[in-house]
Formats: sequence, C-alpha cells, structure tokens
Amino acid sequence: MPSATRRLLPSKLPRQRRSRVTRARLLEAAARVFAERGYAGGTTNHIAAEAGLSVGSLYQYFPNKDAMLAELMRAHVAEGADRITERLAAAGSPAAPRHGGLAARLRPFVDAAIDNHRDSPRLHQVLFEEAPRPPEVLAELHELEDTAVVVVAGLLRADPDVCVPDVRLAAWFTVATIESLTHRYIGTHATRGCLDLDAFSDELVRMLAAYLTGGAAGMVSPSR
Amino acid sequence: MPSATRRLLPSKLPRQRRSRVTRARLLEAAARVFAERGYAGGTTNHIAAEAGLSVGSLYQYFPNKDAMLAELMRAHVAEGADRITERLAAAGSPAAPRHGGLAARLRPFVDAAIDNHRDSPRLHQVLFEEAPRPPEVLAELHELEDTAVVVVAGLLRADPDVCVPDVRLAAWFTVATIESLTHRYIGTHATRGCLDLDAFSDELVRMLAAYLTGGAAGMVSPSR
Amino acid sequence: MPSATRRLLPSKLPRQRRSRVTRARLLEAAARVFAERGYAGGTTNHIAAEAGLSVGSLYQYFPNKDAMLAELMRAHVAEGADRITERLAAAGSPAAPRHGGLAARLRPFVDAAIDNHRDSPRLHQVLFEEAPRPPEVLAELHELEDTAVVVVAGLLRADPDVCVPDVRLAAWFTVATIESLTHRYIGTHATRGCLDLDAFSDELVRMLAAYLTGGAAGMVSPSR
Amino acid sequence: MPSATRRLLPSKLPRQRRSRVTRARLLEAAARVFAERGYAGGTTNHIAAEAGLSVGSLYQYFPNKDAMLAELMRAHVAEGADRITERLAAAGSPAAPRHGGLAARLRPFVDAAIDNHRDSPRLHQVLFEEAPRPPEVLAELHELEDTAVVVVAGLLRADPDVCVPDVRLAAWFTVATIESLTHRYIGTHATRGCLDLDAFSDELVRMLAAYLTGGAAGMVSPSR
DNA sequence: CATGAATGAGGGTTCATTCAT
DNA sequence: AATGAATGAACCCTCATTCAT
Repeated sequence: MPSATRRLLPSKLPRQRRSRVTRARLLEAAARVFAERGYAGGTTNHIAAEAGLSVGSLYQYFPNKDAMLAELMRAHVAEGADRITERLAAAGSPAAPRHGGLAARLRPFVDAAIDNHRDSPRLHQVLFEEAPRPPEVLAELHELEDTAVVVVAGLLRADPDVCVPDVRLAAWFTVATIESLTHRYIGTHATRGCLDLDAFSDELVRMLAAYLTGGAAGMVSPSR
Repeated sequence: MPSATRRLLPSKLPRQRRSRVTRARLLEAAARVFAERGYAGGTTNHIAAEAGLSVGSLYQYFPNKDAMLAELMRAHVAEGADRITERLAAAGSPAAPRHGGLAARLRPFVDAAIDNHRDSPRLHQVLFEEAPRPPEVLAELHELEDTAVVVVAGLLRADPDVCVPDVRLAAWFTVATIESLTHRYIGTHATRGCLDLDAFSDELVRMLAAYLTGGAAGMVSPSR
Repeated sequence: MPSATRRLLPSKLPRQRRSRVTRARLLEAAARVFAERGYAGGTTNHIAAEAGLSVGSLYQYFPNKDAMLAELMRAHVAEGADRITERLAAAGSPAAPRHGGLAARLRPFVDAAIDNHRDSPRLHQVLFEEAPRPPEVLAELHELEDTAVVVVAGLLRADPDVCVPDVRLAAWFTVATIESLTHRYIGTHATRGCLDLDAFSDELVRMLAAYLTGGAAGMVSPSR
Repeated sequence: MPSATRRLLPSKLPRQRRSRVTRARLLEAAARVFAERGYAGGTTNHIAAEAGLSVGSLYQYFPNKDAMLAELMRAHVAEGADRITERLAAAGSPAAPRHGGLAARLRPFVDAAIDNHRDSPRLHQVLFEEAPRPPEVLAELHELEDTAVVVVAGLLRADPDVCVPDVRLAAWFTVATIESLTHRYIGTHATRGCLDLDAFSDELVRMLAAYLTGGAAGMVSPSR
C-alpha cells in the first residue's frame, strides 16, 4: 500500500483499536454488572446499557453471555498469575530472599493474593463461585493451582527454615490457606468496612511461618 | 382456637404431622435437586417431582423458591452448629480437655467442620456460594461465625498452650481456616476421588497448633 | 382400583382427554396460523393466541415450534396415505376394478390427491415447500412416495390396458403427475376462484390413460 | 442532467458500468447464498461477504433484502422465457417444425424446462417455493404462465396431430406438466444422484404426445 | 389439601437496516 | 461509494407462580 493511499485510510488502525476499546468497554461493563447483580441477574441488556451500547452491539463482540463470563474469568486468572510473578520477581531481585527468613519469603504470595481480591471481591465471588464455570475454565483454574502448589513445594524444599513431614501436602496447605483466607477476609470484612489488610497479612504470614517451620522455635533442619 | 373447635378436628395432630413430613420431603427433594442441578437449574417442578408431588402442592408449603433455599440454608447452619456442640460435648465430657494438649482441643472443631462438608459438598457449595443469599440469611451466617469466633476466643484465652498477640484475630483465623480449608479440601479432592480426610485433619490441626502456640515447640504428639 | 374410589377421580380420564383436546386445538391453531402467515411469519405467540392460550401452555405440549410443524407434516402425510387407502378400498370393493377400464382404475388416485389438497392448499404449500423440512420428515415423505410408486407399478403390471416400455418409470410419472398437477391446479386456481375440479380430474385421468395405454386408440369410454 | 454537469463526470459511463457490475456481483452472491442456506438462513451479511463487500454497500444497490429476492426471481423468470424463445427459434428455424410430428414439436418446451431447472434446482426451489413471494412477483409469474398457455394453445390449434376436446385446458395441462414434472424430477433425483434426463424427457414427451393426440395411435417415433 | 394446566413477564439471541466516518 | 459498528424490534423459549377443578 503506497503511503499516499495510506493517508486516505487513517481510520484503519483506529478502527481496529476502536473495536478493541469497545470490547474492553463491554467487558468492564460486564464486570460491573455481574459484580452488582450477580450472574443470573446481570442480563445482556444491562451490560450493553452499562457500556452505553445496545444488545446487538454486544453480540458483535461476544458470541453469547457465557463467553463474556469466560473471558472475564480467564482475565482474572491470568492477572492473578501475573501478580504472583511480579511479586516474586520484585521480592527475589537484589538480595531479599536469603534475608528476612521464611516470613519474608512468604510475603510475596500473600501480597499477590491480596492484590487479586482487593479490586473487586464481589466480582471474584461471582466469577468463581456463583457463575456456572465451564469445565475448561475450571480445568484452567485447577491447573493454575496445581502449578502454584508445585512451585511452592519447590520453594519449601529449598528453604532452610522449612520443616514439614510432607512437602507436597504442606505446599497445598500453604497455597489453599493464602487463597482461601484472603478471599474470606476481604469478603467478610470489606462490606463491614473494617478491614486492616496489614494486620491480616502479618497474621497470615505468622500462621504459615509457624506451620512450615514445624512449630519448632529456632527452626533448624529443613529436612524433607 | 377454642376447645370446642378442636374437638371437631380429631385428626389434628396427625394432620400436622403429615404436614411436617411432607414439608420435610420437599426440603429433602430440594436439597437433592439443588445439589444435582445447581440453583438456577433446579426448578420448582423438578423439586416437586422429586418429592412425588405437584408444583401446586409445593406452593402450599413454601411461599416461593427462595424460601426453600433459605430454609435449607438455615437448616444447614443449624446442623453445623449442632455438630460443633456435639463434638465439643463429646470431647469435653469426662476427662478429655485438659489432656492431650492444644491439638486435642482443636480436633473437635476440625471434625465438626469435616462432618459439615462431607455429606454433600456440592449442596453446600450451591447453598453458600452459587445461590443468591438473602441478606437476612447472610446476616444469620455472619452472626453464627461471630459467635464461633467469640467462643473460640474464650477457649484460646483459657488455654495454657496458646500464645498469641491478638486473641480475637487468632480466633477469627482459627475459625476461618478450619471452615475454609475443609470446604476447599473436600471440594477440590472429592471430585478427583483422592481425599484422605485423616491426613487432612491431622495436618490442619498441626497447622493451627503451630500457629496458636506462637511457633513454640513442645507440641504434644497429635495423637488421635 | 375399587369402583368407590373411581368415583372420586372423575377427572382423571377427562384430564387426559382435555390434554389431548388442547394439543389438538394448538395444532389446528398452528395450521391456521401457518396457512395465513407462512412458517416464518407464524410466531409461537400467534399460534398460542389463536388457540386461546398463552405461549407457556404451547410449550407444555410441544418442545418447540418445529415440533409443531413436524407433527403437522406427519399428520398431513398420514392423512394423505389414508385417503388413498380409503379411495382404493371404496373403488375396489364391489366389482369396480375390472369394469370401466384403466380410467376408472386411475380415478381413486386422482380423487385422493384432490382430497389431499382441497382442504388447505396454502397450508400444504407452507408445510411441504416453504417450511424447513427436517430430514426425517423428508425421508418419510420420500418413503411414502416410493411406496406409492411401487404400488402403482404393481397395478400397472397387472392392468390389461396398460402398455408401457418401463413400468417403474411410468409408475413414477403417474404418481408425480397426479400429485404435482393437482397441487398446481388447486394452488393456482383456488385464489382465482375459478377451479372446476371435475373438469380437472377428468382431464388428468384422460392424460394418464392415454399415456399408460401407450397412446393406443380404442380406449373404452373414459366416461365417468 | 445538464451537459455542463456531465462534463464534470468524465468517468460517468465507466462508473455506471462499474455500478452494474457490482450490482450483478451482489445478485450472484445472493443466488449462491440463498441456494446454500435457504432464504431465512441467507442473511444480508452473508450475501455482502460473499460478494466481497460490506452490508452498507449492499444497501446502496438494493433497498432491502426482498428486493434482491424479487430481482432474482424476475431474472430467473426472464431467463426461463428466453430459453423457451431460444429453443423454439432453434427448433422452428429451417425445416424442423413440420417434420418429426408432435413429439418433435413438444421437445423444445421440455428442453427449455430442463434448462431452467438444471442450473440450480436448489435456488429455484428457494426462489419459488421457500421464499416469501411478493404478490407483484407472483402476478408476474402467473402472467408468464398465462402467456405460455396462450402460446401453446395457439400451437396446439395449429397442430395437425393434436386432438383434444378443450384446447385451452390441454394447453394448461401441457405447460403445467412440463414445468411441474421437470421441477419434481430434478428436485427428487438430483440429490440422489441418479437422474437420467434423456430418459426423463423422452418419457415426458411420450406422455404429452399420447395425451394431445387423444390417445390416437400412429405417433411418429419420438426420435431425437 | 392435591393437582397440573395455564400464565406471562422476562431472558438470550438474531438480523435487517441505518449512519457516522 | 464503501465501510462496518451500532441499532433495536422481534423471536423463541423458560420457569416461578397461580388457580380452577
């Protein structure tokens, strides 16, 4: 395409971009609507209206309601994974890991979990508890969790402070506890407007550290 | 009701009993249907059919679908509370409490939680995650949890092995951890058919004991 | 069931009968609506309204719109087959077949075809031309036609007046001509209000007789 | 349009031609789409895409979907008429008509009918059976048929071999039989992949000849 | 009290058509 | 002229709920 022609089509890229923007607007609208009214109560008309569009437009970007849900789920899962990676990278950079003991090494996970739930605990709940979860998305979720367990198991094995009889089980407990308690804490305390995330994360780290060091005081053998 | 009238209804008690039986049958049917098909998928016709009745009859016992749900929730909550009471009574009776250390004193709570989820994890999930929870029922749930936290806090304070900076927070962590992890463990492992509840409860007790003793060693063996 | 009890359930049979009546009413309504507005234009709401019911009721008797169509088709096909049988039985009874020549033996088929189209040419058209014909119904239709061809072929072979090079082909031509021309004649002339079915059937019989006798003269009087 | 203006549009003719080409491309696309997906299933978006255009452009050439349908119908009808004319011209030219007998004089009509259906039986079916036929187009169709009947009636009257009591009726039968049977034959046998058009047309001519000669013997061999 | 046919608001989805670019 | 995103009326269907029997 000659550059002369290109000047006549200034709207091509913008058009695609505009498409992406509209898509994103719809997804955001869906997120808001689902969070507010639940999955069943959030109709496609609501979503379209919230996005400032008509139903018909919605269906030009998504084949059906469930597809929006699935995309929202995938996005949340991916975002969650990213946040863990980020936190780990940030923590693992200069010199951090070796210093500060086990508690410091657990922090990134806890912080990532908090990040994941803070934004919109209600949406998270709708997405992963209330809404119908297509098996594929469920599988993705399980896979992510399994990965997390494996990764954590590796860290536990390598950690000098850790002392547990069954590393794999301990890894599952660690992951599940972080995830579940964070979800629960934010879920139950957010509506009451009385959440103290620092206190929460400190306590959570304390619990896990105590658990993983075998309850031993001066922690020694990270035996396997 | 005047006694004169009562004499005209000699079958009153039986009638009331039959009523109660029918009501119960409907609730059980609802439980089965919800567990099998989810909340949205479990229609009133399904429930009536499962109970061997017609829809019309269903509406003579319950004003609407959500009322069944609410009652089911209440029943589950009550049953859960009962189970804790029972377990505590059983554990606390003759000589148990003082012996066996903290781990032994935590066991009843863990066992009660497992009891509560083992029966029908799917129904539990539908009731407390998928279905729309009327605020009143939610409030009831919160209240129960608060009560549990208060009770546990009392126990922790009285426990010689416990050493935590914030008893109330520790009580919340204890209750939440037991409840959440049990739910999660049974939920994710039941479908895979690989759940080892003994190992799970041992580990859970271990974790809580380590946490509550402040990571101090000397835990009594988590005998069972 | 004791006869005493039976008296308490006078509504059982009636109820089933009422069901059947309602079903039939819906089908008739569908027939009218389809005939008037075509398949696409005949909405389920129209049909329900025409039957004096609401949409919901319609869906208690038919799983979906196409099912009504299919049933209507099947009914028409079955009715068509019955009419041929009847006509043949009527014609073949006393002594008819051997007398009157080929023309007389063709008449029942022509008369049956006319019967099939006279009632509601527009509905017939909608059912078998406009509407989406599910493959199974199409197969049924083809089967019926094949059967007709086979039967007619048998008759042709046994007929002393018939003289054709390829009996099977002639049978197909006979069946197709009767069916197609009748459909066309009634379709195009009914709206104009100028249809003379006697003249038509006489001519049709004349044509087929001339064809099947190999164009040989001397046909016995094609009187009627 | 004033000539002054015309000079400003030097590309007028090319532009008009391009317009015509685009129109034609759209119509062809519509034909393909309708043939493949039926009338209801063939959306304007499908058609535009098939033509390599956007919906918006489609609506610059046609006011609405039905207009395309009507045009397609008209084109088919016109093409049909043309084919008859051609065939008659070809047959009636040098010496043909008088020789070969009635059968030979019927052939062109049969051949034209076959031509009309062979190309795309499915499209023909969609156009003239499945799709909603606007009354005007229907009228056109009737008119064409009437014309054909009149023409054929003239031929029959002039034909030495023809012997029928009612020429007009015979003409209608002739036209209707050719058209209907050809449609039916190709329609039912094309999908089965077993159509022998020569055998079919021979038989059709045989039937009509026998009919029109009043069943008189002595038909000239239906040579071809 | 039981029944189950009837109701109808409301939901998801489609697609002919329009219009700003 | 071309584009394709946007529109929204209309369709099919579901299901909680009612009511005549």
